[in-house]
Amino acid sequence: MRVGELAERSGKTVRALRFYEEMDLLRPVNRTKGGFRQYDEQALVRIHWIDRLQDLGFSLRETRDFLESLRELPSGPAAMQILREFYTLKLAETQANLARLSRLEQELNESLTFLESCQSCDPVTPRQACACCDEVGHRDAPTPILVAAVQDLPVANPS
Amino acid sequence: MRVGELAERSGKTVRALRFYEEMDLLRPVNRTKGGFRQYDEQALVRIHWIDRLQDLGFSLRETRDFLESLRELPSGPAAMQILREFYTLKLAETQANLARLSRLEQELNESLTFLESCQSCDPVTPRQACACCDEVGHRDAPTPILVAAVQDLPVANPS
DNA sequence: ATAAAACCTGACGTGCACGTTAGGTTTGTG
DNA sequence: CACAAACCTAACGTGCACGTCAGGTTTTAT
Repeated sequence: MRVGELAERSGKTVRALRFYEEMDLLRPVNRTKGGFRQYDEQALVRIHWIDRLQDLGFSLRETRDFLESLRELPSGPAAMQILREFYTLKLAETQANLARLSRLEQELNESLTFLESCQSCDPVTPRQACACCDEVGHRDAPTPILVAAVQDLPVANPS
Repeated sequence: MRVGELAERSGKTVRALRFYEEMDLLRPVNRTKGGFRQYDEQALVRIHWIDRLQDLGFSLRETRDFLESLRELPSGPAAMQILREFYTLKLAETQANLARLSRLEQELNESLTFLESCQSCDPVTPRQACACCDEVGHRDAPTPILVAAVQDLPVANPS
């Protein structure tokens, strides 16, 4: 498999793959006598792994260093132990991120609920009036922050 | 409130706040005659909003443009309608991100389960042998990709 | 044999979100 | 009134993950 096909199958660009190679993250199994890179299926696994680590918030440099440290361990179980510790840590972080996103989802839902009531409001009401809006359904809860920040927007300045 | 205090209370750096101003995202309510920026409490709300939009995957430039488009709408309900559509879209994206993170969490859990069995393996087993490992508990399921990518690591090259 | 498509190696450019440095001014406190 | 701490503008620097261009070579299909 040459770099173009690998690019297509992995969803990366050719440039990205070559960049990974510059970073010591990915090496072709060999080269044609003309110099074309050749990859096997394992490259796809590696790229997927790189993607996952990126999802975990790793920079390519960090991923590379991590790879390097694993490479230096001759013992299989020792390497797997490192991996276990690492993934355990990252699992916790992922769960924290999930919680963060959940809060965000809730903030969005609250804002949308709030904004529901605005649909029954008179369309000619100027934006400034919204800041002290007194609609039914707006009294029981405080204005969600995602809405509040927009309410006090000054009118377009004639700059 | 001057820029230093705002920085501290918002968790941003002074440079970041001035940068937001360069980007037309945040303006001090006025300046002292000496030129010091002065902010009110509303600035904190605005910064929180910027943070949320960043969480939603918005660049500062996009946030700025969005702000601008809202500013140009004189009608309150019309602006709120835009906001509704926007947050609806972003809610979907957030839920997609949640799903993605969930899959990641699962991948991590599967990998950790797999790696459990490695603890009972003989520590002198070389890393290469792991690729064709035949332990109990490694037979029923395919090797998780997060583990597979590491198993085939070549030995450190003597470069 | 030839031509198009795919590939090669540099090397410089880009967008983002600030960091950093330089050199000077303003404010609050003793 | 002196002085440190906080602030100012302007401008260049940084890390990341590639994008893009130039100029040439290799494959592959006809």
